[in-house]
Amino acid sequence: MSPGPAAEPAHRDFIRDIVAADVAAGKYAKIITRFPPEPNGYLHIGHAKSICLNFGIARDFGGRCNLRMDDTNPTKEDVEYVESIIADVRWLIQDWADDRLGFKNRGATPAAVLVDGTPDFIQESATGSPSSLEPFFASDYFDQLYAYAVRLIQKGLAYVCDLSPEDTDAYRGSPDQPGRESPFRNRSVAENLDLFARMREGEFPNGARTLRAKIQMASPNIWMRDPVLYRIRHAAHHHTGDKWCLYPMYDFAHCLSDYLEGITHSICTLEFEVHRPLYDWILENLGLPRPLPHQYEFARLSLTYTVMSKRKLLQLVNEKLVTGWDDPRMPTLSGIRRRGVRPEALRAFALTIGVTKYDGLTDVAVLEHCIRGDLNPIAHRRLGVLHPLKVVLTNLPEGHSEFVQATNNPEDEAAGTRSVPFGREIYIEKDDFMEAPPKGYFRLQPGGEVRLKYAGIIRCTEVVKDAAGRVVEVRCTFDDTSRTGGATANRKVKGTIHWVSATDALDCEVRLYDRLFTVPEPDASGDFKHHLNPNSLTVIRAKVEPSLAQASPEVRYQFERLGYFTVDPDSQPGQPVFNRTITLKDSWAKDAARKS
RNA sequence: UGCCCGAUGGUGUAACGGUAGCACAGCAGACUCUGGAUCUGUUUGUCAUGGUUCAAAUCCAUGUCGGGCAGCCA
Repeated sequence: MSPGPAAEPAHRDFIRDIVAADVAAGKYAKIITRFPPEPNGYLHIGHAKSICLNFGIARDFGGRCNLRMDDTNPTKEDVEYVESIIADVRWLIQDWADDRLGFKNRGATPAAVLVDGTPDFIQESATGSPSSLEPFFASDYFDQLYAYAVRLIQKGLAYVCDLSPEDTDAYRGSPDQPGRESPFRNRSVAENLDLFARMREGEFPNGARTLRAKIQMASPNIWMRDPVLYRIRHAAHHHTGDKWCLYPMYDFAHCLSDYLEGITHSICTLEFEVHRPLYDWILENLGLPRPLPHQYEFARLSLTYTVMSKRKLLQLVNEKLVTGWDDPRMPTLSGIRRRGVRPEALRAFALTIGVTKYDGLTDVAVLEHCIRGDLNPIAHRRLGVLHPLKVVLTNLPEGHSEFVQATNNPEDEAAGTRSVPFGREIYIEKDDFMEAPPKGYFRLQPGGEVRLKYAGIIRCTEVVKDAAGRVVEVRCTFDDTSRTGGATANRKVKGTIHWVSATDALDCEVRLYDRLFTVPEPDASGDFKHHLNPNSLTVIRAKVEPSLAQASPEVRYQFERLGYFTVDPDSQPGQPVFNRTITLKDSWAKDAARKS
């Protein structure tokens, strides 16, 4: 097996162990996985786990991972979703597994081939310019799927059933009650062939007939009780248009799509475990000449303080409880991206949580840790004041103005330094001054000293209040010899705070995001919307250092002592809007919250 | 009273018959021109009961608890 290109440690999990064993046994010429979303919603962080697994395996074993739209239900799907899915997948695997992404030529469909004298179909992948490529679509296989269905009928293994949807349900029985055979189960092959063809021609209305596999109505596995393979749906499809009014079900389409693409390991979530016997039954009974894919299941991701189901996310969007699928509070990949998280953080997260069959609940703190860990070494530091309090340095001359040197990133010396304007009037964070602080408060207080980061030490000499008794200004003296590099620069002062020059500061909008829900398991019981966090978004006007006027999208900054911020697409030239990706850890605030 | 799957500290995960480890969270401390970062220390665990074995988290049996399965959804 070939090691991946990046210097990340090789990770093992039970599925990779299976793949490794298959590679060692020489079972397949090449390992091919697939990521098969249905285009009926946006991808979320749960999908990211699956993408990282499937592309990670392709990467670890020198194989490929096909992106495939599992689009067999035209009534729920849309091209908007197809496009967002492609963009999200590309973003997540960028600079990591791009070379493993399996695409096909635009418009290509499976080719007819002869394998050891047996006629068969195969869907080739392709490489080339992005504009000539597209993902795989299960709907591109409808002709071949139809041919396979005919073969099943000819073998006496499938039949057209006239039972209504309600009767089909009733005949299926229940988990502890065997089903009954459909009265249409023993139609002749000729009649089945004729009826199936007429279903395709559109002779029958929705729900009138289905094609069913002839397996075993008494099976303890409900999915083996003559499952429906095809249903009539007079509906236009986002990818095939009006060509079909007969659409295959997931169970029939999925295993065969895997086979057509030469998938070796078909990895899905736990709820499909009971479908595996059917997956195998269809492939085995078709007498297919090439190696068959195999299905493996792992536990989907659940995160605290998060809802993950597409239905609930769609509800948040439709009911305008968020601004859209890409609202930075959403667990969607587009939301997470807009929030300022990098794909590197998501990949690190996927590695950290692992892959098992245990259906657990991952603490969102793990994700937050990965986000901070990713941003800390790369984010340039900037000074910004979210809740400004004016400070006048009384011993500096009126109109005094100078520049101080600030370190761009203490974690990365190569990031260099920049000049930051400093003057007689500055803003500091409201929280960084307390008139009557509790014990253990390190920051500015009457008569006390604090260091202004990169500038020098100040001492509070006077507190100015308005008529209501609120502190509106603080007056201090500046210790000139304590400047960075000065004679008393290393004098010990408990606190160091950030600040911004009042005359030079850029006024801008900052969006402070917090968790969308207030409880660890919003959908544990009752209506998850009751647990929405009313403070998940706070929009403020902030004062930031002037260099940020040129902040470009896709760049992440750390506002010192506050958190990580990124430029939102809503920004205008010279008027950036910042999204707070995540706060810095703040042991003082945590301690204070614990004591109150 | 059906079938399938699972169970290791608070959470997630490793140990593949041979010293129960890692990460997050927590706690305590060191350091610090970010109460950030970093570093150090530390509390807490093999679902239960039997069996096999020199040796069991691991294999077997039974039980308990949890999850999934009765769409013409995926």
